[in-house]
Amino acid sequence: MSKSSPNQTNVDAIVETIVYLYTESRRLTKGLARQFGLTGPQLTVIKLLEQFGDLSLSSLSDRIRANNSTVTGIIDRMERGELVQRERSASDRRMVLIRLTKKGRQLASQIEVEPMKLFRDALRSLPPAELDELFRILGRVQQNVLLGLTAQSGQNSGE
Amino acid sequence: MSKSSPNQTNVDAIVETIVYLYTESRRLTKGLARQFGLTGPQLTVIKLLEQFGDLSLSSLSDRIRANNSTVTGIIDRMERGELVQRERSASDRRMVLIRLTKKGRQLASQIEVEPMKLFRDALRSLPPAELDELFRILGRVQQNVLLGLTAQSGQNSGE
DNA sequence: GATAATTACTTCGTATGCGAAATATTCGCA
DNA sequence: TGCGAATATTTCGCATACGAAGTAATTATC
Repeated sequence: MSKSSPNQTNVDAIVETIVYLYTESRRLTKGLARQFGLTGPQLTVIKLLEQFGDLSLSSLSDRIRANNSTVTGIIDRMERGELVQRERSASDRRMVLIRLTKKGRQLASQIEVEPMKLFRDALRSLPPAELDELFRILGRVQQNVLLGLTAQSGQNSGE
Repeated sequence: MSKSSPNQTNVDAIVETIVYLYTESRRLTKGLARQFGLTGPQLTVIKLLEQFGDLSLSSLSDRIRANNSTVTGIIDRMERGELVQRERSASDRRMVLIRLTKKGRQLASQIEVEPMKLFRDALRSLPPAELDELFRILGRVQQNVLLGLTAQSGQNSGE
């Protein structure tokens, strides 16, 4: 157990905070969506469709970072609730375009809540300098992840 | 409605990055757990039990930030798989203590993977100064969130 | 221009994940 | 003591969420 370096403590706390922010934000969005008879993902979908117009199922999956099979289910239920409708693309008949119904569009325009609102609000209340700093550092973290972290054999200050 | 300010761009990017890191980390953990016949949450549970010893169901829920009803299901399946066992607490017979079985303990000792490993590795590769900075700023973000939450529960949000 | 490979989506089985209601136990308090 | 409030867990119904396998349509390859 040589996990007790100060760095490790920071890492633990940061991960803890991120998990907290993510799960809490989602929980809040879900609660707000519920006031309109929607679920969290459903709210996200109608806001995306409102913003970008008709989208294919897979581009929708990409944007909400979920599998096609997951989104198929979400759209099924939304179609049943008459929030959206499916339409085969004429140019490529494999594709299904998802379109807001009148009811869906009206609901979307009625709700101002953005996904992860809790988190966004907290970020906006930071001083601009810190926001920049956070943006810079997190970009770096993501870069490290993308680089495959196979370079981890060289790093390590703790163990 | 100041959606096009430079700050907004930062906020969007930060949220995007956090969501990416969170979901990707979880996906990776899940994949690693699968190599041992476990799911992501199951891996988290046996590692927690290994570290802290027997835990009540609700303290387990707190630690993994899930509802009791969710954890009940997870423990059900783990019990079926003989990874853990339930035992009523003698001091308070409402409580159920979750305990690793021999099989569960052996599996836990065999797996070195920590939850959110991808994320942790990326953090550890940051310069210590940036790690500190990140820790500080995120703490502030969380503080803001907590303030927002209590402010919200104190009043009926205008709708 | 037929066939293999690819792409877009759906279906199925299983595992979270949540909230509301039910049950069992303990605590608070008159 | 007794009884209502609080606490710990389970059960239920529903909505994600994923991966594997299946189907339909398009593209690539010869």
